[in-house]
Amino acid sequence: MGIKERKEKAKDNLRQEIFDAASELFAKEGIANVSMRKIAEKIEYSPTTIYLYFKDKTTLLHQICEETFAKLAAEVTKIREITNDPLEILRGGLRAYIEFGLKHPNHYGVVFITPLKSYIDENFEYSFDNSTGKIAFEKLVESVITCVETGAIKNGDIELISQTLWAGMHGLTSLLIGHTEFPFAEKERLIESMIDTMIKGLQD
Amino acid sequence: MGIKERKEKAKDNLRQEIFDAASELFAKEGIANVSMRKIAEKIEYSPTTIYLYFKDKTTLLHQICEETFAKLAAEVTKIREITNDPLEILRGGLRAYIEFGLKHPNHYGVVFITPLKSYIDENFEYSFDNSTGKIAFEKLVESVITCVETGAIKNGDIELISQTLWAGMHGLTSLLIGHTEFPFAEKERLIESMIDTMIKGLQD
DNA sequence: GATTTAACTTAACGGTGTTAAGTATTTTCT
DNA sequence: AGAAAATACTTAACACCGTTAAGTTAAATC
Repeated sequence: MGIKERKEKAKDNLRQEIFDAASELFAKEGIANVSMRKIAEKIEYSPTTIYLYFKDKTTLLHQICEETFAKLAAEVTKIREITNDPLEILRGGLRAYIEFGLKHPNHYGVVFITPLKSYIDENFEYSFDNSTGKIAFEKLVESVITCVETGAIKNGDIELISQTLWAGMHGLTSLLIGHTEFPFAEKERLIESMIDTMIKGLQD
Repeated sequence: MGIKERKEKAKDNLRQEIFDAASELFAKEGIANVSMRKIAEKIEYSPTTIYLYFKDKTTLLHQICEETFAKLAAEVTKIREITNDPLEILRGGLRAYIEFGLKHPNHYGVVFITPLKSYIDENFEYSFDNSTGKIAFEKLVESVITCVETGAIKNGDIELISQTLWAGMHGLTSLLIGHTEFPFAEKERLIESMIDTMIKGLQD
């Protein structure tokens, strides 16, 4: 079945072409300035061809973001190669999360900011459960568990603590991405302040 | 000039009608499901009539939100009538902020979540300086100042502290609004956790 | 009574995501 | 080899969108 395989690979190639073109446009122009027609133009196929490979625009965008978030999960665990201190690992992960968002604002936006339920197609079922975003969140949970076990942060409901931490990081990230009109303090200081405040607040 | 005044009032009436219709639709259906044509249909005028009273859709939506945020500024200061304790006032304000967002998710979304620069018309200049959102933020700053002065929270850069607090509250609010698919802990506990964690983190 | 002004509408432009139907081209089967 | 079927893609269209230019009707002014 060598032929059939080659065929399927060729089919995958166009799929990948669409994916890459959309990803590039999307990261460069932002979701609002990317249309199916523009993607099609870039790859020099008709717009409807995209629908042979992706169900709709929302699905395409989310798949692009999923890929990017697999990288997030990798980033937030990188710190483990450098240190074994649970608190340092937690701090590093939180920082990596924010910096990732700032580095990929459009991708971050689609997965973590946009899904105001009312903004997206109501038929679109976005399941956090199967998302790479959840994997990244689980890395955070792991980190929190270790910190609690070693006494680096005080005992408490792991899920609650993790969600609180996430919310804090997300808040800063999304404000820095979305509200360039606000006279925020210097980025680095804000990140520092957020992480320090929350971790201190979670200690005895 | 009584006649002219009555005329202008009549003109204002239609403006108000548009405003109210849009506001209701918007709060009920969310920004994605409100079009100029739908607003027009509701008030039984042609779509273009709206443009005689509002520059464009973005402007209309933001004016609706501005109005709502004037109410936010009022809400976050209400607590001052009940207590004089600086920390209680701060806590109450933070809580009021979150609860306000949860109560008006679509309005909150447009002002604080949507403005991912790439999502809105790039010609639209949204100035935080002249917004009621800023007024609400200033209430927070005032609250922080009093807390620092009375030693309820530790000394530090007022702006930095305020922005950190805001980011934390915004993070929780926007996640709770936008990510109904995520298995969050019970709302009340999360709010409590967020406020407690951040305030504790800001104390000596 | 003619002219100007005001309030509103019709028609249209250029865009969007998406679907149904059509067209070649290639593969499969008899 | 030739008919049938599947594949890969395109054309044309639908139903929407925000917005603008031009047109209409009625009231106000002179």
